[in-house]
Amino acid sequence: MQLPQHPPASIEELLERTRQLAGLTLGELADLAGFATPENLQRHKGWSGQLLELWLGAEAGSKPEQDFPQLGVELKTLPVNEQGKPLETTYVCYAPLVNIAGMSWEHSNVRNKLSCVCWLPILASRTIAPAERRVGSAFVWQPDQNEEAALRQDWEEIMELLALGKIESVTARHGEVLQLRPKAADGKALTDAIGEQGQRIRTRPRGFYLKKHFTQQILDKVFNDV
DNA sequence: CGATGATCATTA
DNA sequence: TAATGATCATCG
Repeated sequence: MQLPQHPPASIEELLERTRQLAGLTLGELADLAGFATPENLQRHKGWSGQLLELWLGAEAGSKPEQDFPQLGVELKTLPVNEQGKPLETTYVCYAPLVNIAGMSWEHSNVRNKLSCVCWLPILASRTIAPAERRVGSAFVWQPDQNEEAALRQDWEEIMELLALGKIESVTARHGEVLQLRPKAADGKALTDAIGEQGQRIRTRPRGFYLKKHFTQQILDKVFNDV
């Protein structure tokens, strides 16, 4: 098996690639790709995601776009435990904190990123070394009406608070399925935001994340026919 | 700095 | 023990 030389031309080709990876360990995939496998992920937090991007032919980089622009598909690896439950929240995208007055859900980066996602579960309990973590069965998901409505409601509520200058009072507890949390290299990273009096303030950058129970419901629907 | 890939680790 | 808030690596 070898690394793809080009992005998949269709969703079917993408899924075919994921089927060939299912059941293999990350260590095996790293060896085949000439990738070094870290002992732990403390200093390699993005390692598994980047390894799978490589194997599926996604473009590397930090562009605020989907991983497979020509397919309109976003790739998300999802760490799960032995019961198939998500171990972590899922990062969606950076949150805009200024110039957000005229933004709409329809044109939001969150909606764009989540309009079509290829979920790739990884059996990744912390007791399992990175090399032994195993790739599961991928599937392509698009939010149904209820899911989109829930995402939209959370997004609109959070964005309104940001627009009203209440960013410092928004915590990860806001939102049923989508939450806003810090997203930065460290506590010293600062960006512009709107303050209580409408003035410009400096604050820690934020990102949107999917709560675990939301991704768990997505998994339940496809694997347990719930 | 902003954005990607995320997981870590302290605390509630 | 789970979740929140913090952090790590890399790229342009």
